Amino acid sequence: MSNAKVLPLLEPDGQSVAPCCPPLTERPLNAEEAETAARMFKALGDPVRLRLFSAVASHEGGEACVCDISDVGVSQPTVSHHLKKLKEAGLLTSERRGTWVYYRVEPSVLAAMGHLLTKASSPAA
Amino acid sequence: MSNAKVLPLLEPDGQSVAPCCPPLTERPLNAEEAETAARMFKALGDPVRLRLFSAVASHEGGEACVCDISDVGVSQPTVSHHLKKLKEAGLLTSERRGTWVYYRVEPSVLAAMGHLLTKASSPAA
DNA sequence: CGTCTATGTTGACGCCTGTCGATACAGGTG
DNA sequence: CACCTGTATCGACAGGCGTCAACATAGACG
Repeated sequence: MSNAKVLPLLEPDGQSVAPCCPPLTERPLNAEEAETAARMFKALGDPVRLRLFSAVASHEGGEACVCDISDVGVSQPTVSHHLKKLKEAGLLTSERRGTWVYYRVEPSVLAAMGHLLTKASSPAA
Repeated sequence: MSNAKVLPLLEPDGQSVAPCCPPLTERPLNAEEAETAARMFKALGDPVRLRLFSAVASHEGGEACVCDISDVGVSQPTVSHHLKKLKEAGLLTSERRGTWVYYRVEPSVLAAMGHLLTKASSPAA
């Protein structure tokens, strides 16, 4: 059930990342941690969403208008649907500027997910 | 964010885990790349699978018997089902030793997925 | 060989999700 | 103001997926 609007996967605290969970290799995740982390992976678990996310993440200026990235082989409503999902998962943010809507990657997300996938030794500090 | 201590990238081991894609932040993935990468993310996009994967990844010796990790709140067939999915996605390998079956993490997977989530790699001198 | 434990497979069921067309909304332009 | 473009929402549909109980298979052990 997706009753949650936007998941607080990470503290919107600028660069300071508040990862939901330790690296997967460090200790077994408990149910709650797994629930949270799985939402992130799930959001990227669709090819269309992954392409949209990658298109935004790699776009110059760190943001992209929908019109710039909507050429992924599905209809416009479907693109909008996926962008909404990515937003609900906390991976993207959107901002309307005039006629167009610009999406950008929530910066801490990449760090958080990357942290999950690191080997147990993390160069903290 | 250099990958100084990262594992050997990907072995030519058939279709387990392809050297699929550049970092998501580097270039927009094409359809084929997204298809491949999404399969990995999707496999970890379920809480039960994520717990199983984490349990294996964090288990001593780098491997775990099913009996050691099957306490995730679902029935035994469901555990087996998810382990199969993880295996099909190339994230785990299994080996039967006597009565028990041991699962271990395909090591290149963590590197490959981590690589996807890195910031655009700077041409380190 | 019979039986027990450990694990995988099958079949069924219901929810979730990706997709589309139609439509609504926002904002620019004339 | 009317109209056009860009984007989001709605409603519907099909297929995928997670789950379980029942059963099948593999190996150990008497």
